[in-house]
Amino acid sequence: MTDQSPVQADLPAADTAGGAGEEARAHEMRAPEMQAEAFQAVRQARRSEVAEDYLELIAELIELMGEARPVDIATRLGVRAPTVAKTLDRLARDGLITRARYRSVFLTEEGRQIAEECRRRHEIVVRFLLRLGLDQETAEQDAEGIEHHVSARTLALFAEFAGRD
Amino acid sequence: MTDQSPVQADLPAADTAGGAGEEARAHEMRAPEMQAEAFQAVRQARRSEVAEDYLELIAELIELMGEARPVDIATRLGVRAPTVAKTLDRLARDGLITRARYRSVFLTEEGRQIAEECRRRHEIVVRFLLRLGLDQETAEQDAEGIEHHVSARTLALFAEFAGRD
DNA sequence: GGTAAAACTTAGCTTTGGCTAATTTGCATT
DNA sequence: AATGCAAATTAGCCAAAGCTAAGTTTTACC
Repeated sequence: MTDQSPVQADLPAADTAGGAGEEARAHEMRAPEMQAEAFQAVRQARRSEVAEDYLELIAELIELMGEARPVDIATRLGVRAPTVAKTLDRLARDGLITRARYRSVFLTEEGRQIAEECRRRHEIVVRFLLRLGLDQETAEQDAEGIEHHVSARTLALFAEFAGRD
Repeated sequence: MTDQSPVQADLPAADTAGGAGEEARAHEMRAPEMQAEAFQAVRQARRSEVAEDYLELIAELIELMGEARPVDIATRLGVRAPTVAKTLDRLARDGLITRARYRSVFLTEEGRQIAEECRRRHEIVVRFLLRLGLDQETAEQDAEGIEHHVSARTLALFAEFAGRD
């Protein structure tokens, strides 16, 4: 691969823009492999974000309302019914939920475990943000986006900071 | 819309699963509109994540290596060259970069501003995580995912906690 | 019990963001 | 100057996640 492929000084932008010491400056960049791994991990996480949102919400609906109906999932996610239908098909295909046509949705054991894990993370992140001084509304809001990108290590620190109770 | 559409007790899952008081329990859920807005905001943020990653990296490459070449972008993002090419086309279409065929990439004024904003956020998040006790490696890693989902309000608290210097 | 509304599904379109394979261009080195 | 290699592009594939419009099924209500 290219790796740290030599970027010489004879390139137009180099002399005009910076003016001095590209090679010396290059030291300040992270190692390309490290950076690539970080981005790959983020993309990995992105791929499960939607599924996690659905599973977490389905669990919540089942627990608090007795069942998870597509119409409620759609309302609470702010998407249209056909979008929900298609996503539920994928979740079923992946063995995370079970469903019968025109009926509400159930979690498989695997789906239940993921949902529980997500809920735990979500709550830690919310409590952490609240403890940091954020208002309830913004905390909930930001947690929804942040929770999918918090490593186990970071989550542990969040939990610790949020308070030992 | 459905809103808080009546979920009656004559549905199969309701009686068997929960057993008691769906309506009372429903109180514990967030308001559907609030929840929907939160998820919509997250989806909104998701749509700019990739663009922000590119712009931030392009700015970094230009500053530290004198220019931003597609091959380096690909290496550091951990994706293939054609993926970069297509994304750069989108960024150019959206007026965030300029480019000539077979040449390296430049930021427009708008792109530059977004990149700068992203970099600022990124650094705050990293410093915050480090201050929290995380190792450099994980901090960089998690920041890459978290930075796109931090509201202005939360960012301010992060900055405060990290300590302004 | 019939009927209308609500819920759900199906069909089909769009964009994004990834990939491989094959081609074209630019540069460096002989 | 020729040639080969690295970089970039193009073409074309795929899946995810959104949408509208139209059709089907269930439920609710009289």
